[in-house]
Amino acid sequence: MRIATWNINSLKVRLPQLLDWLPAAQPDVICLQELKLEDAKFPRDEIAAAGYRAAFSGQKTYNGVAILSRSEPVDTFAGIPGFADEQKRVLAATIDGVRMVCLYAPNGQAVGSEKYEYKLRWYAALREWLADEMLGHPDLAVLGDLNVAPEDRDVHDPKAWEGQVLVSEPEREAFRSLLALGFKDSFRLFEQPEKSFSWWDYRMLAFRRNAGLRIDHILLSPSLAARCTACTIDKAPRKLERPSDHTPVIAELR
DNA sequence: ATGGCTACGATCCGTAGA
Repeated sequence: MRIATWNINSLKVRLPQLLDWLPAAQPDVICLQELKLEDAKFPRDEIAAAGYRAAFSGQKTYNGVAILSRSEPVDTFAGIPGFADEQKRVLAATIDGVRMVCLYAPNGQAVGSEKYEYKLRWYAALREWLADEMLGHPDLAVLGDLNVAPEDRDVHDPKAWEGQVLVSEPEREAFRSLLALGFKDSFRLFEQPEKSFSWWDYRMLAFRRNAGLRIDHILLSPSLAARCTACTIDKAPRKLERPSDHTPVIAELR
């Protein structure tokens, strides 16, 4: 089973790239973030024609998440139970017996800002929910734009980024609190190239300079981690004309 | 140098992303 995550930064703009990527990458499941469109505008026909079912939770302009899958997604649920939130950032579905949680974590804007506090509250609620979810679903995968670079090696210039949003210690602690539930960062289960990133700023020729961060992740419960044979970042879509600033992350489960 | 791109919805600039 091949599972993937990709923040596509507007499904409307990136739909042609997605439709090219699906047959090339052949994922069984792909979690998408930043759809930036309401559910009525979700391109259900194009996705179906590509051979994928879809569950989605969209909103106009901002946020929005979807799970595309070869098999029918069941028991879909949007949001974090008990955490009232207008922002569509969370979607869960079970596919072929594996519970998938698609996440678009808040950006946090700046350390100490209101949005930063919201991000930490969101993570606290997420942790509580995932702890519960893991009890009922031993085969649990969390995929998405988590908006945290967990370690210095996930940052192109750790000195420049020290203490900044996406990298700050409270955010990293929030990320580690998920690992403390038993999740593995699938990317780090394997030998990886130095300076592997999943996001590059549109500005400053950041991609060409590989000035990026690794903030898109696939976390696997212990039973799934034991089945994982590879995790890779697919940089190809970032090289296209008019790319998303994020690029897909893919994990293989036997 | 705190900028620099990009998407969006409202204009011809502001908000947000990361």
